Order: sequence, then C-alpha cells, then structure tokens
Amino acid sequence: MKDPYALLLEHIGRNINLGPAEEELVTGLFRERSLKPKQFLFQEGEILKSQVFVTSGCLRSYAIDHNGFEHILQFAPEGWWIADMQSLLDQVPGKLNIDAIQASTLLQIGMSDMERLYREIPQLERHFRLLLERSVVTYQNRLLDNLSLSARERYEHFCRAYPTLIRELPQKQVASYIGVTPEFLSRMLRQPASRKG
Amino acid sequence: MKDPYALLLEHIGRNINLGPAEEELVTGLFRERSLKPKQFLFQEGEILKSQVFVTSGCLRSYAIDHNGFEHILQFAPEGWWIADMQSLLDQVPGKLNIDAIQASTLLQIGMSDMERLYREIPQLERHFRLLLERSVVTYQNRLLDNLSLSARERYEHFCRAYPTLIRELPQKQVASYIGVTPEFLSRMLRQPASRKG
DNA sequence: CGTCTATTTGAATGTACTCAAAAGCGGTGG
DNA sequence: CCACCGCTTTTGAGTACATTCAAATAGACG
Repeated sequence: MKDPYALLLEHIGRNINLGPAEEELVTGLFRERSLKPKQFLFQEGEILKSQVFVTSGCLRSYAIDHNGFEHILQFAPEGWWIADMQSLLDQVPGKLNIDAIQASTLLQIGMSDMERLYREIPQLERHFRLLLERSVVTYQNRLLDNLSLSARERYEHFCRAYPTLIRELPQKQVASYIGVTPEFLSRMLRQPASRKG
Repeated sequence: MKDPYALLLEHIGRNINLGPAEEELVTGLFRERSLKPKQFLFQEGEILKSQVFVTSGCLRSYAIDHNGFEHILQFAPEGWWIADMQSLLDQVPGKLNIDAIQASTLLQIGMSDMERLYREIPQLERHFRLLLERSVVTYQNRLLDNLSLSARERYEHFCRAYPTLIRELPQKQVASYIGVTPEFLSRMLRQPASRKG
C-alpha cells in the first residue's frame, strides 16, 4: 500500500520541483480520508469546500437529469483530482454528485489552505495550469466524440481510454458515461460488431 | 475601434495586476494579425505554433468527422482565446480547423515567447490557471447538456449563452454547434415549441 | 436463501438522420 | 439592372439509431 502523501508529491513532481520545506508545507495541509463503496463525498445542492486528490480506489462524478437519469461526467481513479468545479470556484450549490465506486482513500484540502499554497508556492499555479490544459483537451475530445461518433464507436473509445476500469465497472456505468441507456448497451454488446473494415 | 493591446491587458488585468514593465514585456511579444471572413488561421494536419487572442470579429474551431460533417467546438468572439490545444501542447498534427466567421483581428504569440512570459511573469501562470478552470467548467456543462438534453433544449441553452452571436450566425453553424443536422434544426424552429410548462 | 440491483430480452415508439429536390438569398460580373 | 452562381434554408418521404416500458433472468451481497 503506497503512502498517499508520497503519491501526491510524485504527482506534483511530474510538473514542478519542490524543495523539502515546500513538500512539508503541502503534505501538512492535506487531510486523509477514506470512503466505502457507494459512499458520497458530495451531493447535489451542497457547496463544495475542498479540493480532492484520489490516492486509491475510484470515485465518480455525475449529474442527474430532469428524468432522473444519471450522466457520469468523470471517473477518478488513483492519481486523479475530482470536484464539482462550479460549486468549488463560485461557492454555489453544486449540480453534481460525487461518490466512491470502490473502497477509496483520498487527500483533501480546504480552499483557504489551497489559496495559501498558491501564495507560498507560486509554482503550484504552473502545476495546476498544466493539469487543467490536459483536462480541457480531454473534455474537448469527449465532446467531439459525442457529436460525431456512433454509440459503438464511443464504446470502443472508452475501452481504449480506460482499459483497466472497463473490467471493474458495471455496464450500467459505462452506458451512463458514453451516453446510452443500459438496455441499448446490452444489445449492442451482444450484436457482432459489423465488420466493414 | 479599441486598441488590441489594451484589450489584452484589460483581459489579463481581470485576474492579476501587472506593473508597467511587465505590461510592456507582454505587449512586446504579441503580433497583430487580421483575417478576412472564411480565412483559415489553422487547418487539420498542421502543427499549431502560437497562442491566439481574438481582439475583434469572431473565429471558430471545428472538427470534420469521417462522414465529412463539421462539428463546431468553439466560437471565439472578441476577448477570447482560441487554439487546437492538443496540437499546440504536444506539437502534433491537429485535428481541428480554425477560421474566421467575420472579418477579425487577433494577437498572436509563439510558444517560446509564451514560455518566456511564464518565466518572467510567474503571475501569468495564475491568470491562465483561472481561465482554464472556467474553460473546464464550460466544457463539462456543454457535455452534460449533450448527454441529457433534447435538441430543442440545447438550442435554447445556446440562445441564452450566446444572445449576440445567435443573431449573426447562419443556422447551419448553430446546428453544427449544438449537434444536429441543419435540416433538423430548420424543422425544429418552424415547429411551435410544445408548451407543457 | 432472500433481497436488491444489474443485465437481458421483447415489442412499440420517437427523435433525429438521410437523401433528394425545391426555394430563397446574396454577391458578382456582364 | 439583371442573370447567374454558390450556398443556405426549407420541405418531403423514408429510415435508422436509440429509447421507452415491461417483464424475465441472472448476479451479488448479507
């Protein structure tokens, strides 16, 4: 079992170099927490107060539409950040739900401590800028997939993007992520992929 | 007609405070450029070399799918940045096209100059971090709209999000942005919105 | 076991697409 | 000024991909 704090520092270390004092400052401000499967970290209507870094297991964020259907926005396995960013940034009631899909551990930091980190370690701005750039690219690609690909193609993309996750996830959640009903995904997987290649 | 450089500094000034020397450094590294309607800034397969800030008019970025259909990813009116981020960040051939939908002017900065700016004005990391946070939220919301809303609802959202643009854009481009065929959007607008509210 | 949820299957339906063609619109050049 | 061209919008008819609702089956967990 890896040390959560080591994981966080390693994650940050991919983008910037921190001195020992800085590393201590960072680790000193994050709190460990664990979640059981299906346990909520955050629910629609609440105001999110902290940044969350997943250190083991896997969380997900999703919205519930006006027909009661879940739409998964993000899976966050080990080494990923997850949040309702709108709620966090503007301190308004969130539209997302975030829960654990496996037993998970995470590191949490309150927004005022986070701001202190940005003040005392300006390099962290860079770290998160770089992360966010990747995040934007990812969402752009997913959006284009949804605009231009068939359900089957989106499923194939998903398998390639999350080769590990796909084995652990219930079909229902894959369906929710790629934007089809569970019934339709079930039929699709039974059907031989039309070989026109 | 506003000064493009003043517009850029005003834009940056919303997030951070620059001294006069810093402002000069910034403006010294951006080059002005103008585009006629339908003129390309960037085409699929090229490698994007510069960051682009729109100072008048409006650009768009879009991808072309394997059936030849355009899918608009972004409109960039005055005061917005636009890029094929994947191409820019990884220096790989891009999948997007970027062109002007009106006569437009913009400010451009090469990646090495941009890196110099980040080095000499670390605060800029913060500025772009904040921008990117908003960008992620926007793409997340658009993705959720595409996963959970009907074509009509997406159209209504679009009208609210871009009240000015909607008056200037050909229907075809709105259709491409919200993810329907132009034929379907045409029919939809002719149909009375079912009043069940 | 029994319960709860996920998956599968069936039949009917709907939303949005395809292809084809006509009509409208704007610009350009003779 | 009008004729023509290219592009957008509209209209029609047929179709497909995916959903809905209902019910049966299978799996997981305590």
